[in-house]
Amino acid sequence: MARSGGGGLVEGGGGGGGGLKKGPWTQAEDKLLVDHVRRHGEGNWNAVRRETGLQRCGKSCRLRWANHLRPNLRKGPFSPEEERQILRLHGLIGNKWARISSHLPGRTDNEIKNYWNTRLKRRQRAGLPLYPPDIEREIALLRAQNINPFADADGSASVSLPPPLLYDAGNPFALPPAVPLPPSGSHSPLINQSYPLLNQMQGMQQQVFHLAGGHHQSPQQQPVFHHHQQHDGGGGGFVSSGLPPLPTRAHELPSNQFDTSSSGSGGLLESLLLGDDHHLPRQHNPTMVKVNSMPAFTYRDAGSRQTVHGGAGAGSDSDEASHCQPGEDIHHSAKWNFTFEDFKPAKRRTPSEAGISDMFGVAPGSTPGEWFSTCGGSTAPSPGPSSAVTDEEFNLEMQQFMSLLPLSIDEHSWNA
DNA sequence: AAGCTTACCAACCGCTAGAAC
DNA sequence: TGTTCTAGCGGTTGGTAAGCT
Repeated sequence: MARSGGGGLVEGGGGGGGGLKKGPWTQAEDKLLVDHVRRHGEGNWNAVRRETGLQRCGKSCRLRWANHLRPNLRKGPFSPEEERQILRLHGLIGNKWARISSHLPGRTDNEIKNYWNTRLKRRQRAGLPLYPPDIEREIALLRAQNINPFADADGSASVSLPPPLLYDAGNPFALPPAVPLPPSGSHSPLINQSYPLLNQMQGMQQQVFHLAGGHHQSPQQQPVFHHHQQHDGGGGGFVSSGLPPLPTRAHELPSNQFDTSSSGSGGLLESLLLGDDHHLPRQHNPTMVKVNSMPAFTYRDAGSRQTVHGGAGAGSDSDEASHCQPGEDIHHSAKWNFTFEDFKPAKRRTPSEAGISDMFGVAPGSTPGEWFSTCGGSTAPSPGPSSAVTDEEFNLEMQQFMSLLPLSIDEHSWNA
């Protein structure tokens, strides 16, 4: 691929180029593009060239804007929590980078893709599993039931589910107000009628328990996948560390071209895999099985050997943890040594980054903020997707499901 | 210090889906 | 209904800085 070394490369025609410049963007080009978007809003990218004289194709403009010039971008290294979310979502939906990025505000699909590819390469070379055990368990549960979390039971249409769960811009880990709990041990008829997914998950729970012996099992007896050998799942680049390939559905999940403003994006299970506590009650319910939305996790930076704690359940105690030695997994012959290795600060920034920041007065790494409104508010911040499902109802559903998930021994060893 | 390797990341390409005509 | 245009996605490439020998 021919690329300019900085002086700029001009595409000599061919695929409709017509003297279009390629290669790295200059600050002047960025400013032209930013000014254009300020005036006209996003979209109509091919008009940028006509109206600004910018010698870039619309495609390139869109990409530059999306990946670098948007003011609410979040730059810098991924936080442990972000990494965790990437793992969960990738484990669930594979290389759907745009989909994954929709759950990481301020992060671009390109960024996540680059991160994953780097990680993938590194771990494959090292012969290490890609996912932590608890995430593998979650994925295994879904696969055991062949659940498509984005489709109805008949697989024909999307389930109306709550919107994707976003960070609070000010406090990414803030919890929403607590919600009342349902009567213990009861499943609201409303839920069972209104939430086909919950019904699916209840069925899943039954099968899991059946596999485990028909009743709640000790962690040692719970079904998990046993081999964590590196292999390529072979399904569209989806690589699993040891799970069987996701069964192919007659209807493939839609690509990432879904309407994020509708209630259909982001499903309940997707939220679950995000380890999202936003829809879990904070009140203590003694009747519930002691399972956090996600287990606390502990990992070490391979370089610094510094232990980091995180996850929705960070800080939670785990009595069983002491039963396992750190790094030991009863279900696996090999010792776990799964670390977020090479978690390093960004080593460099693009030369134009300072300039970009100056354009908006926003420092890279700042939390996502509101974008300016343009052109009659076409790009004004959305008030957020609406859903026929209320938060309270969703809370109940989440709560019901989480109470059904058995706690795997993997988590104990992982947390240890 | 120089050369090599690795990791990171910006940007391009091909393809697809939906909208507009 | 068929064609064209536009936007967006995922895969890939290649430049560059950092680390290593």
